[in-house]
Amino acid sequence: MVRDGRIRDGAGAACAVRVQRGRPELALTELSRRAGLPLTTTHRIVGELAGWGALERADDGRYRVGLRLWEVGALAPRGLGLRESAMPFLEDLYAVTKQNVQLAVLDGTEVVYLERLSGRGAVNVITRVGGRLPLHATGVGLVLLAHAGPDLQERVLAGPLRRYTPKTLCAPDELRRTLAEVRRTGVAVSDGQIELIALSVAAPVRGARGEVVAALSVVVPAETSDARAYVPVVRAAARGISRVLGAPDSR
Amino acid sequence: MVRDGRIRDGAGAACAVRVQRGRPELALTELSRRAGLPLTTTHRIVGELAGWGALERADDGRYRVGLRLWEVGALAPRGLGLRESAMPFLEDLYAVTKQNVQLAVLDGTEVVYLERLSGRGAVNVITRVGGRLPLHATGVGLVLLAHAGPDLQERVLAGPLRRYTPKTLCAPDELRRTLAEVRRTGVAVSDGQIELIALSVAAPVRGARGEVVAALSVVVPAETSDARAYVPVVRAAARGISRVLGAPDSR
DNA sequence: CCCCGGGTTTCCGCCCACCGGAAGCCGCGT
DNA sequence: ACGCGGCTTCCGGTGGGCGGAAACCCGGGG
Repeated sequence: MVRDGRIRDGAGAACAVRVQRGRPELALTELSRRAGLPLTTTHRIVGELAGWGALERADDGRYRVGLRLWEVGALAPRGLGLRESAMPFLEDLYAVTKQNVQLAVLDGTEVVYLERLSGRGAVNVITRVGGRLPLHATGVGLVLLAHAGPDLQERVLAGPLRRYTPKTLCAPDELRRTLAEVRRTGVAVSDGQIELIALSVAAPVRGARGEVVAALSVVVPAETSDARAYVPVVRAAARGISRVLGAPDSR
Repeated sequence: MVRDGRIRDGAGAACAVRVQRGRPELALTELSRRAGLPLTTTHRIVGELAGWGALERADDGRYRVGLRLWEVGALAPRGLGLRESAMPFLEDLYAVTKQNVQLAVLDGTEVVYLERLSGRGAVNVITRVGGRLPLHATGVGLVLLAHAGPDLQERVLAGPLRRYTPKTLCAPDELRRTLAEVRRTGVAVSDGQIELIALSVAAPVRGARGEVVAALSVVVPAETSDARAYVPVVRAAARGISRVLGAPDSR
């Protein structure tokens, strides 16, 4: 895959091309530069990928991620599969609260957001479907970490813990106490730990064998005084999804 | 890619492995068989893909589509990008109708479903996020076909037109008239053409330069007597999305 | 206990498909 | 006309992927 420190093939190149914010189309030269591959090589690889549909050409000749790739991604059980089961409950939760409703799973040492329903009036937060954030600073992250294996917990607590706001919990012992609290109460409250304007209430979603497979949260404005009032509805929605996942769904 | 009729590489193998209905995890041997590749080769390729996160191993050692792949797919502008812009309008439409709400785009000679909000009470139809259906039999398909280039229209009308139900329109001239009607009225109504129990009302979503980039539909039970009543709301939602896409969204 | 069989993993030498330099093409601005 | 930056085509040398062989792992049955 990687040889003498240089990236040599398609998969590696894909790795190297980091997420594009803003205009999501890239020219060939740009791709070549970012991937660190010769222009000719990039041209060939990109051509093959486009032939298969993994990339598409925009009207101006630039390349963008293709619909085929989206389609294949849609087959991921932990992606759209989970989302599919959870959706009715997310809709209900959104209908009741009219706030941001988020569904996320654990991957490596981060959370990946699977879904986000955000009403017009809700707080505008940085999370994005398909986006990643660290475990220690988000409501869903704390829930997932609290129920993860001790090895992962230690790895996260040992690693560098980025401080997003003055309220971000970064001290390992403080985090340990919080995690114990999350396990005890079954919910996590992250108040301004990622963005000062937002507060999230999160609860675990469990799979068929009772293991935590995802986390659900509602994000409300930080100044909400009765944030605890959201705990029952979030918990109920999470339970609802867990029940659906538990039933092996005859189809 | 393909040499002397045999599939030789990862991309080709991925092509060959068709969508799994039911259990979405496959054993190594199964993959090898489906891809038509030697066991050893499959083992190596799958190992690399898993190392990168494109595949994941389930608890029992089987392989499934990984979260990384889902994540990359989420970057497709015509996938989640479009969906992101459309979501608030889909939610509104769902809130008003409490029926299935669908968003789809054109790819090749088929429609690909990007999103589907389905309430508990709504008709249970076969469409699935990430799924494909032919153009001639669905409401969204008729809308997309009606506004596509004449070359594509001819190709579709010439090709075999599968009959899903007795009501499916398969005669080319009849379809041509329908398409003209869709262009004139700006909406398509597909009554029991894909499943007898369902009727859908669809409208076009336009991009920044007025070109049709997607289609939106509401699916109601076939026995609904006042199906035409849904036309204004669907049209309004489609217009709303078009307006958002037209504004180049300063961010 | 040992053996058997199906699935999985490791090892390694041969060969061909991928790499990437060179050259040609296209379209724009001067 | 000419230069230039970006894209595409061509093709020969070679190193990385291919896949046969063999080892490994594990549950079941004699």
